[in-house]
Amino acid sequence: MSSRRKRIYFSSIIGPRIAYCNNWLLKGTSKSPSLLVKVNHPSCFLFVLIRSLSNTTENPTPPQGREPKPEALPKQPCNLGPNHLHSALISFNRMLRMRPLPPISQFNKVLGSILKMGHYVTALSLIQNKLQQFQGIQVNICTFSIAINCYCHLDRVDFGLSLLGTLFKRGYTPDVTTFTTLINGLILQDKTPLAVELFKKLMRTREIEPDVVMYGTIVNALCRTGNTIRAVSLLRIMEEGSCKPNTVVYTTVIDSLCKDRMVDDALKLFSTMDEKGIFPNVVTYTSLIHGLCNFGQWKEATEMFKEMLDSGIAPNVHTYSVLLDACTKEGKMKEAKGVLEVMIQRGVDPDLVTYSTLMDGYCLQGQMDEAIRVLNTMVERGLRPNVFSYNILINGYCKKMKIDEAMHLFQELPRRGLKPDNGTFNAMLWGLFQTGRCGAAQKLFNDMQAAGINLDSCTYGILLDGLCKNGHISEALSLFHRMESNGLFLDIVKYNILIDAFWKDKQLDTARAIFSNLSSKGLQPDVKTYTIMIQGLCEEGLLHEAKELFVKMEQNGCLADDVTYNTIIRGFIGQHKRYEALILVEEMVQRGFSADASNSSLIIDILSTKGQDPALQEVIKKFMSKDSHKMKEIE
DNA sequence: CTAGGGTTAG
Repeated sequence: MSSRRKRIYFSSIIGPRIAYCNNWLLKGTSKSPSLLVKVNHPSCFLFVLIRSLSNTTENPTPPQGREPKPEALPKQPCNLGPNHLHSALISFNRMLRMRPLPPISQFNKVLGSILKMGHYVTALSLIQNKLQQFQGIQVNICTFSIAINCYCHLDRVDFGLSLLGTLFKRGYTPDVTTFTTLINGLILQDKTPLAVELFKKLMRTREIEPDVVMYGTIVNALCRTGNTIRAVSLLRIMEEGSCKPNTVVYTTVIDSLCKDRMVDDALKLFSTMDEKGIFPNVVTYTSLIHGLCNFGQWKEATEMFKEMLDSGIAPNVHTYSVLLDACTKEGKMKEAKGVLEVMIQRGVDPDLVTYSTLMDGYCLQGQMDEAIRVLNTMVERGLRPNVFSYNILINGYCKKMKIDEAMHLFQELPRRGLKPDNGTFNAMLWGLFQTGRCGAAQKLFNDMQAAGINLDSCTYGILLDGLCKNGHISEALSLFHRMESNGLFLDIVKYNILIDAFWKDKQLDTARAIFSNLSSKGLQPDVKTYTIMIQGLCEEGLLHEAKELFVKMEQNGCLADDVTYNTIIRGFIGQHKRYEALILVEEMVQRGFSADASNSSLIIDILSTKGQDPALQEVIKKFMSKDSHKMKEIE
């Protein structure tokens, strides 16, 4: 199974996004920000701050009568990577020709920088071919550690381990760094149990005295496997012991707490750092800003950003990408572009992730032309889009039902040397099903299996939903039963799909029965389950029951979301209960949600009749003041 | 200054 990090990744890129417009059913349940906090909508705090950054720091108004100071602009071309490698290689080769030869430490320095640039194969080949074979230079344990690290980053931790054997045989003694490298390599390849075993063995035999980096690596292992609480315990143990945690260890735990939706605990730990005199760095701030943005806590995020700047810590490409992402998630594309401009102005080069984030934002807005434009900009700037970048676009096209364009990109992948992954196939499958091309979907699903692509929970959700939506309920059911007998992915999402399908198929009793039996399966209805039930009831004209369930869901601790409100409001309008509908509209707007497209026009219809009821007039006024542009539409 | 290892974004 994949690590927690990967799960979050997929659920955030493909899962919820696929569902965003048309298929809200499949949307992930627990990872989306709590809707309560959305009440303080204005994410503009951030944008104002970012804007002010560009105005005050980069373009100061020159004081009268003085020359504007020439700025020491660290503007760099963005594709320095290969050039850096080039110069590293030149100095390496120069060193090889020097007599006497420089000490091994000098070679290791250059190798280390090549490793940091990510040119693992190059570093390995330099060690093997240049140092050892021809020159007979005596490598040392640092060189071995570098080589092991290269193997780990190439997903060959097994080679790393055998290199450990080799160095033992040749009489070298691995040190704490060598072992930390290996432990981390195991973690990176989701072999955390092995990593922990190795760590424990080292502790038992007292071969190695662990240092803060080794502890930090283990803390990271715990965090990545969802054991954040245990990571916190280890942090506490370190605090008591002689090996005190440093900024990295704290940051690792803080980030993990944020990802586990425990932002408050993260903030508490953050303040502990202060008390202990451990300084947060750019990673610490970026993790916290990210966590706060994810939960719509714009004000707090802005304060954190300000605090970071006040401490003299410069935002880096990660920080800006987080801010840009926050803008796009709010649909504030102008501001997102603003972030991009500011970062470039301040000499921070946007990278693959930054541009992909921006592309994703445009896709979310349905502005595919803009998204493609970003792709081109990215290529012009020397960045090579990867499979994730393409997944974003394919997904964007599928959402717009432009399946031919999506298919075109899909077929483009191999030509660009890219291999479609789980996310690519899921996006395509969804698109094919939604455009009614079940045969093509079936074929693609076969291809997917033939290619050995991992089928995840999301894949099964797309299949179930696709079959149901295209009228193949019995096939969906047999798939469901196969999943049941294999014990696979039967979460609330899958039940939601079925319940919805049965309502749509007018099998009301079956839908109700599945709903009432959820708890016997150990499942809790989520906001979507309730909304599906409410929608079904509304469509059957059972408004009273729908309203009851609407009340009951919140009593059960499940808050209604924008879709729930829009669903029940549509139900009331459909039964000509205008007054009650508008009361709900008001409640919805107060909670920070707004009417969807179909409801907007219905509500405008009601308002344009300008009902005579004075109570209704009051409600209308409140609604109108929140949405002035809609008022214009009416007049 | 003092090689090599751990933390962040799509």
